[in-house]
Amino acid sequence: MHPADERYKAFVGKQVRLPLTNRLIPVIADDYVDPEFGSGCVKITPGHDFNDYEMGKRHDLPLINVLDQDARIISRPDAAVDGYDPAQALAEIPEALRGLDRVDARRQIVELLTAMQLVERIDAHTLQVPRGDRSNAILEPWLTDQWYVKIAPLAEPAIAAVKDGRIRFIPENWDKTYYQWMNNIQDWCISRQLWWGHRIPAWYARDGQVFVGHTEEEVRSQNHLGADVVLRQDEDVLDTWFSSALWPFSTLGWPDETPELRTYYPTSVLVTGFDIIFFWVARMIMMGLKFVGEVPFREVYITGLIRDENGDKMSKSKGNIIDPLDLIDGIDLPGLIAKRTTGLMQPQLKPRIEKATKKQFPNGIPDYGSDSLRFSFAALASHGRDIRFDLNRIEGYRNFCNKIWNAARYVLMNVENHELASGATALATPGLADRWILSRLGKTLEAVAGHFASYRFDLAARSLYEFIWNEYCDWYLELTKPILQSADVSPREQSVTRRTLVTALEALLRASHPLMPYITEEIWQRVGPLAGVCGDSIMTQPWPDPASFPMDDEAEAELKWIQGFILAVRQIRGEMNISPAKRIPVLLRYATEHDLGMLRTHDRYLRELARLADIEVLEPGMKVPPSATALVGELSVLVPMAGLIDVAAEQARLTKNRQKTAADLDRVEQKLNSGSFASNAPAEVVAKEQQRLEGLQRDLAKLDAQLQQLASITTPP
RNA sequence: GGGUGCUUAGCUCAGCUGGAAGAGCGUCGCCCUUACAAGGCGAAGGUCGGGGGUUCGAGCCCCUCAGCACCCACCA
Repeated sequence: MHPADERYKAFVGKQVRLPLTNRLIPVIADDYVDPEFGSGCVKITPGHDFNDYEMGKRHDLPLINVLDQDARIISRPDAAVDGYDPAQALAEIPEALRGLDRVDARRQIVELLTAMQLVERIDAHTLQVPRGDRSNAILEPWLTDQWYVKIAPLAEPAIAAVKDGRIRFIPENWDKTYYQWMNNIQDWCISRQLWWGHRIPAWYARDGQVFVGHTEEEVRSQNHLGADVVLRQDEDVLDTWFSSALWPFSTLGWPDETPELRTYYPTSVLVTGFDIIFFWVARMIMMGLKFVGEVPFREVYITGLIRDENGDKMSKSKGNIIDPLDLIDGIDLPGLIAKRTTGLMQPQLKPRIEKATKKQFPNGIPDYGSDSLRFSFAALASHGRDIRFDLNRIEGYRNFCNKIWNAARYVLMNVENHELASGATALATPGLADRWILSRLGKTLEAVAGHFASYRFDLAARSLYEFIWNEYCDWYLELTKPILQSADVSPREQSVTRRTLVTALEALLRASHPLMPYITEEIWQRVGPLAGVCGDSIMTQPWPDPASFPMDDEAEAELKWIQGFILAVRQIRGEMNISPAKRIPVLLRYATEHDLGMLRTHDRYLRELARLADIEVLEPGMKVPPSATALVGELSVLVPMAGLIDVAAEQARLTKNRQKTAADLDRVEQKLNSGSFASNAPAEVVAKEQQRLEGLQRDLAKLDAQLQQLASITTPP
């Protein structure tokens, strides 16, 4: 009863006789009892309930066991009873109950009590009972003797090792999880009633004495036990994590001071999931510090957990697993269902799993290949986040593999059996596109190297993906076409381009190899020799050195101009639905000296990549025919409308552009005029905004002029 | 109850020390242009969960509310 409960205060300290067993039990008062619930009194069983156990300890009550190993009422005296005579405990149990399963026994007890007219009433009450995760069976608390490790002396140095940086978690904030666990750690129960595992090295004599040692022989000799003393080794095995905690050094010959131990302990990095931080990582740290006197590893890289499409942890019993092999080789729907529903711990879940699987993978899973899968996992491995499984991402990276394959085909087609400049020649006399791609390559490699170093595999994958697809394939390969496919380009210039093609590809293969080992190896076997890089396998080649690709800001700026020009024409083409195949003329207005220089030098690129017929530079004052317009810096690129462009469509397009420009201009103006911005922000930021303002004003003026011209066509004077 | 995260385009997610909102997929146009239709070119689509604050300036920093997820403890 609750100590403050006036109704029963008088009974505290007295004894009551328990029906059925006739045992006298004390009436105790404890805060734990809820006086509002039921009668406000509760009969406790310290031997069979966690809270009652704690209460029993507070009040020094005996722990009486009435269940056997199979959760039946005992039918023989049980050894595992503390503070109460087992024989008496058995004797007090009515014979009708002995040997009954506890469920049957409960029913029987109600009957017996009812027959004795001791049941006042029975109320329905919902309570949560603990169940086994796998079997779903109801769990009954049961007192047993177990082995424990006193953990505080081990935990303290392990906390310090992370605090002072001898061990670093990546991402860093997992150390909070680690501290949270370590600071609240409780003594560790290490004995398990399983068949598999290291058997606990404890031997019992008949009289219950316990001996601990490496082997029975050692125990006997150390304790001077003769052959006549019968020893029985503990049946229990060590907790898996206890054994696993020894792994970093027990695999290296410990407890001997072996060369292997000295060489390979500690190791540099441990890669694992966050759910293993408590179970394994913390325990390896504790054990390593205890037995070797040094941390087992320097860095702990925590990966995200791969969850299913609903964000649930994948598990066999839930039937939502995906075997990585099935993403690589593919699997049909029946095969997938069979995999998910055989050997279930709870077979009744089968229909539900089957239905969900059919819905999610109506056609099974296609064969994406191992590189796609590996690259996907790298790309998805952003820090501090679990990965929700998404087939579409894998498909996207499968396409990326395909892209690389096709790009390599193009390179091989153009390089094999063609004249190829030496690397030195190419470096001495590169074309603009060559200079540009090598500069971009160098910067990309530098970025990727940095991402690898900081374990940002997602950013590394992204940088490679973007460079290979958006720069190497979309621009560089296209830029080589006008060079390689024109009869009027010198063989020397062509051979330099070929050299750059193959040099860049070869470096990209090595750079990508850690994330997509198979396809890079396959291509490299042919490309490596062409690039003059020899070896049996890309695996043994060094990762490319960013410094071997010279930065070239001038080339990057020039190419940016070319891209701007081409994009401007493409935009008009795209929005006006002009076929990409059709060559169109363009007129240029407001060209600066710089623009004119670019036009002269890069005429070939512009003409081919923008699919132009003629490029005509309009002198100031020349009459401008009705045209669609795009702005490239100060330059206006005009596509004459005759037969190509609808005036109304172009008006709509320009109006939209104008609105956007005007809105941007408004915002920048407001910012600059606010006063506090100009006085408080760094000068460079202000200058940048000022520059932007001028650009927007210029664009706006041109758009207005163009709109005016269009208006004069539609509404004749 | 204690702790840790998350909330950005229709979907899955990036966004590094605060300085003009990004990718992939999907959607809508135009294209089988001799590396690639598993593709090319173009486009649409977001008050960055709500509210407040700090700052010249906030997706990012602080407070608060809401929702979601996970871990630990508890669950007579």
